[in-house]
Amino acid sequence: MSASTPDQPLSGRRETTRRRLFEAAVTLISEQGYGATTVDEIAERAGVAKGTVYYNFGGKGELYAALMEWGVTRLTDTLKGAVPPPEAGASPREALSAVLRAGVVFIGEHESLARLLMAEAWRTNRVWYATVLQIRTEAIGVITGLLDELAEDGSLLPDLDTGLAGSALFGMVVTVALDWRTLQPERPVEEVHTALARMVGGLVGPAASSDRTSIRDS
Amino acid sequence: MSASTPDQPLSGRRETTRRRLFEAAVTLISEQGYGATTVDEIAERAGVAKGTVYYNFGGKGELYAALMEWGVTRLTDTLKGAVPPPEAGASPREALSAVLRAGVVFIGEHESLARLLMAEAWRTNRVWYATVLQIRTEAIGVITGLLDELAEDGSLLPDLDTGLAGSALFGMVVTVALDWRTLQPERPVEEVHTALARMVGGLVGPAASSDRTSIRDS
Amino acid sequence: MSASTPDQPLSGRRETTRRRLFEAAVTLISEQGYGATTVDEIAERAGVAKGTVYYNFGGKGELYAALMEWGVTRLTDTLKGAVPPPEAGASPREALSAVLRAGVVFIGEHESLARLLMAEAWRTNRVWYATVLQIRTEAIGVITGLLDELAEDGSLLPDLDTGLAGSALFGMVVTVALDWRTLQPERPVEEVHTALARMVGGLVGPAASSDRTSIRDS
Amino acid sequence: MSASTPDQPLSGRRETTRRRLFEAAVTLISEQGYGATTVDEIAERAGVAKGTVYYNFGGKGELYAALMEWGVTRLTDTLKGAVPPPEAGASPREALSAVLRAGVVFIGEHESLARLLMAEAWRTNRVWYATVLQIRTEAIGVITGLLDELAEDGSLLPDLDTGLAGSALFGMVVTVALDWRTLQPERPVEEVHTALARMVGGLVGPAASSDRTSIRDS
DNA sequence: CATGAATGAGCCTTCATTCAT
DNA sequence: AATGAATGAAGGCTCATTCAT
Repeated sequence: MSASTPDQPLSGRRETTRRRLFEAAVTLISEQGYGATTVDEIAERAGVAKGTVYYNFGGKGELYAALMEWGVTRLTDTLKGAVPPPEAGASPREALSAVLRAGVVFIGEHESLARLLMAEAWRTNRVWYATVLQIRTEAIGVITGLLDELAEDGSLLPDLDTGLAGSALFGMVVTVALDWRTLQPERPVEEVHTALARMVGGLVGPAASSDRTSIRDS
Repeated sequence: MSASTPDQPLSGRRETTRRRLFEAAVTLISEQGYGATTVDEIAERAGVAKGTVYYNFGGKGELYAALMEWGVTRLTDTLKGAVPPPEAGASPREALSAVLRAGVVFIGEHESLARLLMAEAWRTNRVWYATVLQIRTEAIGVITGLLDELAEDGSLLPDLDTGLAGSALFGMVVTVALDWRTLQPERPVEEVHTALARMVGGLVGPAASSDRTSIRDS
Repeated sequence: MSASTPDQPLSGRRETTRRRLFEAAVTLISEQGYGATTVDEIAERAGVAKGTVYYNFGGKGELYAALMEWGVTRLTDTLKGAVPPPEAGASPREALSAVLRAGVVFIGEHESLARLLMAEAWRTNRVWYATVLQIRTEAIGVITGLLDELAEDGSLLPDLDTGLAGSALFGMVVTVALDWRTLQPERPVEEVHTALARMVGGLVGPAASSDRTSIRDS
Repeated sequence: MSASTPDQPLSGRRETTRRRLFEAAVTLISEQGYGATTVDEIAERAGVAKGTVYYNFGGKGELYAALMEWGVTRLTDTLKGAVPPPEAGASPREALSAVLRAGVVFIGEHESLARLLMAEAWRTNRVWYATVLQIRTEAIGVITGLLDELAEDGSLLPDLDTGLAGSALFGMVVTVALDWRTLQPERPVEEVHTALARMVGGLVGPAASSDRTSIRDS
C-alpha cells in the first residue's frame, strides 16, 4: 500500500491522520508492548475512528512496521547529523563524543521509540525484524565509521574489532540512557553524557587525555 | 501455592512435566514474545495437554513469572560464582574479566533467557517488571562491586560513577553477546570475550595494561 | 428516486457510469454471491470511485435490485419474442422448441444473470425474492402458455399438470444450460438445444412426430 | 483437522456437538444465505458457545464445507439406496421412477439442504465448489446409470446423450420439488411424484406406455 | 457528477481459562 | 496427575455508508 512512503509531505488530510496515529502508537506500544496494545486504544488516543487505522495502514502489524521505519529515519538522521563535518576540524574523539551525546539526547527525547527498539532488537522471527535490524545496523554504522577513523589515526586501542566495538558502544549508550530515564529521570542529561564520554575516552589510548584537546594532534 | 518453588528435585513425574514446560516456554517466548506465544503452543511443544499447564502453574502469567525467577537465580548464581575468591589472589581487573567471561558464556548457553530479559528490561508497567528489575540489579550489583574494588585500588578512572558504569558494562556485554549469537553464531566464544575484555580494560582504566601500576603511568 | 429507471437512453456520462456498474456487478455477484461481493470491488472493476455507486444507486441493495429488474426485462422479452406469431403458422411443438432455443441461447449469452437467478430462486426471505419470483413466473408463464395450447390441441400427454410441467421444463433448461456453460463451454449451442428439443418432443405424444408438420391439425 | 471425517459414530460428546452444529447451520444458511448467517446465530441455535464452532471446525467456512459433505453423503446414499436391486426384477423404467420418487421425498424432508445445494451449484469460485460439484455429479451419476440401462434396453430415445439427460432430469426434479415446497407445500408428495414420473416417461422414451414394445409403435 | 478519506457497527476469530472425566 | 472439550470475553478486521471537496 501507500504506507511504505513515510517521507512525503505530511500536510494533506491523510498525512495528518497518519502522523497522529504514529504518535499515538509509539507511546502506547512502548509502554504496554505490541500485543497488549489494542487498535481501539491507538485510534482513540489519535482521535480517529478504528476503521481509519485500517484505511491508512491495512492492519495493526503494518502500522507497527511503518512506525519502526519512521523511527529509524529519525534516529539515523540524528546520529549522522551529529558527526562534525570535516571542515569543522574536530578530532575523531570529539566526533565520537558528539555522536554519543546525540544518542543520549535522542533517547531522552524519544524514550518510547528507544524502548520499542530494544524490546524488538533480538526477537528474530517477527515480521518487522528486518526493519529493526536495519535501524540498529545504520546507527551502529555511524559509530563504527568513527572508530575506523580513530584506528587509522592510531589513537585507538590497537587491534580493536571496530564492528564489535560499535555494537558494544551502542548497547552501552542505549542501556545507560534508558536506565537513566527509567530510574533517575531527574538527573541532568549532561551528567550522563559526561560519564559516558569519560569512559569512552579510555578507548582512545593514553595519548588523548581529556584535558588536552587533541585538535592539534590530528 | 506449590507452583512457585521450582528449586526442588526435578525427578518425579510432575517435575519432569514442569521442566518440559519451562524449556518449551523459554524458547517460544524468547522468539515470539510473551503476547504472541499461546498456551497451546507451549503445551504442544512440551508434549502435554493444555490443561496440564494450568494444573502445574495456575496460568500463563504464573508460568512466565516462575520462568523469570528460575532464570534470575541461574544468572546471578553464575556471575557470583565467577568472582574469584579472595584466597585466589586475583587482581580486581582479573576478577572483572572473569565475570565478563561468565556473562558471555552464560548468554551463549541461555540465549532465550537473555533475549527475554532484554525484551522486558524497560517495560515498566508489566506485572513482572519488579522481577526483571531485580535480576538486572543483582547482576549489575556484581559488576558494580568489582568496580568499587577497582576504585579503592586506584586502578579506575577517578570519580567514575560506578553505578552508571555497571549499567554500561552490563548493557555492553548483553548487547555484544546477543549480537554474536544472532548475527555471527559461528564465532568462537573466546574471541568475543577477548575483544570485550580489551575494550572494558580501556573503558574502566586509564591504562590498557593489566598490571596494577597503571595510574602512575599516565 | 431516479435510480430505479434503468431503461432510459444510456448515452450521457451518467448513463455510461451506470452501465459500467451494472456490468461489473452482474459478473462479480454471479461469481461470488451477493454477500461476498464488496462495493469496493464493483467500483474498482467499473473503474469508478466507491462514492459513485452511492451517488448513482443509493446503495448496494438498490444496485442489486436494479440489476435484477434489468435482467428480468431482458429475459422475458427474449422468451416472448421467441414465440412465433400466429401468422407464421408454426406448430405448438415448433413454438415450444423455439422458446427452448431462445432460453438456451439467452443463458449462453447472459450466464451471470442466470447463475444469479438460480442462486436466489428459492431463498425466500431475501428482500428481492419478490422480484426473482416474478421473473421466474413470467418465464415459466411463457412455457405454460404453450403447453396449454398443446393440451387443447390434444397433442400433449393427457392429463399433464401444465403448471408443474412448466416449472419442470424451466428447471431442465436452466440446469442443462448452466452445466453446459460451466462444464463444457466449448460445445456448440445447437447441440445442446437439439438434445433438449428431442427430449421435450416425447412430451407431445406419438401423433406429433417432428417430420409431420401439425399445421393442418390446428 | 478432524473435521473431514463425518462418517464416524456420532455418539461421543464431541460428535453430539458437531451434529447439533450441523443441524443449526443447514437451516439458518439455507434460509438466509451463507454471508448473512452469523456464527453467533449458529452457535446459539445449536445451544453451544461460539468458541465451540471454532474448536470443532476451525472456522465458519470449514463448518460449511463439512456441512456440504455431510449433506452429499446423505443424498447420494438415499438415491443409491432407492435403486431396486437386480433380484427385484424391476424394469429400468420402474427403477428410474423409484429413484425420482426418492429424490422428491428426500428434498421434501431436507429442504434446507436442497436450497443450499442449488444456491451454490454454479457459483464456481467458492472454496467449496469442488464439494458441491462432486455431490451433483454423484447424484446425477445414479440417474445417468439408469438411463444407460434403458438405452441398452432399447426403451430410450435413440442416440440420447445420457449425461446431458441426467443433468436435465436432475434439474427438473430439484426445481419441481423446491417449487412444490415453496409455493404449494400442502400438496401431497405422491401427486408431485406421479406428475413428474409421467413427464419423465415422455421425455426419455418415445412411448408413454410402460411396456417394452414402444419403439414399434411409433 | 464524481471522488476518496473517514466512519463505526458488526463479525470472525483467537485464546486464556475452566472443569468433568 | 493429566486430559481435552467447551467456554466467552476481547480484539482484529471488513465493509456499507457518509460527506466534505
